Amino acid sequence: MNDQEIQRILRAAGLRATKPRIALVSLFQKSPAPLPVTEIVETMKDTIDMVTVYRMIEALTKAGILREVNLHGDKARFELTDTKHDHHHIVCTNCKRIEDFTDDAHEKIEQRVLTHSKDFSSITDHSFDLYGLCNACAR
Amino acid sequence: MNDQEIQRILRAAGLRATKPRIALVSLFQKSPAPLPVTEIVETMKDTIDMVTVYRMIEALTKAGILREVNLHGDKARFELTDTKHDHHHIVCTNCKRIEDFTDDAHEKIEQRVLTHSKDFSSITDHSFDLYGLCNACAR
DNA sequence: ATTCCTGCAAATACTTTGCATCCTT
DNA sequence: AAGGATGCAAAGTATTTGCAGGAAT
Repeated sequence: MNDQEIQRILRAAGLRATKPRIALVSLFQKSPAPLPVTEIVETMKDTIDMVTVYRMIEALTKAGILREVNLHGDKARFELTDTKHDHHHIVCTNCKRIEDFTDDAHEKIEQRVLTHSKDFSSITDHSFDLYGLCNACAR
Repeated sequence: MNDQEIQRILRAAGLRATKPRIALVSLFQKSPAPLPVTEIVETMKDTIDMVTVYRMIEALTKAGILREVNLHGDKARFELTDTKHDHHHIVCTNCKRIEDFTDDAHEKIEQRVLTHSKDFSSITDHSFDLYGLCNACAR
């Protein structure tokens, strides 16, 4: 995805395509794993103010361009919503490496929950993450 | 569960059964939803130091008595591990109410992930949470 | 031109660390 | 008695708010 495309995405979401925002989306595209705010701040601190990073993330998350990922013992992380289709994470509890996996079985679970719940009638998002030891750490 | 039982649980985990810890476990038992640290601190601040709350939560989580729950747009929350068997949460994105649901289909997913992954060979924990609008907020 | 965004300064809130004392075992 | 646990003080991080100036539409 080039800057032109990023601009389109931002504008389509009703947001202005500013330089900091384009840089932020660009950064997310390069990252294989979801990023914590502090890491983004660290990476961009020479060109973009910390406060702006917080506000951009809030705005882009609200707009659906970013997605929050919460992992145990960790600050909130964010990733691009549309990078891969509906993926989840498996995290090594030792070295903290994060990998993706896909599985659509959770949709059936959501159906079932909706059917059984008397208090909820719509599901808009979900999180599904696994924790374990990667092969390197298991040795 | 009474204080006697809580004492047993703490000691079984190799921890001393102190008054603050018993009070903490007691508090969790009374709570229908996972609690954020700040809320615990607020509730106990007249009798227990803030620092102690942080340290207790760390110790009890490490011991497996508590379990971390991370929800979108929220600080880390904690709940008793053994209150209910393997439950998950459904969160109203508007009013933030949290309800539980159970479903063991995720176990099959875990099996499948293990079979397919070349980097992971064990899974020790998982998180699975849904977000939506509760009936009251959907109106 | 208008409205949205950004940067800076500062305030708040959250979390951790060190050490002396207390309490459980 | 010994070692773990707590409380207090203080430091270290993370996050939010207000406002003036700047940039995108």
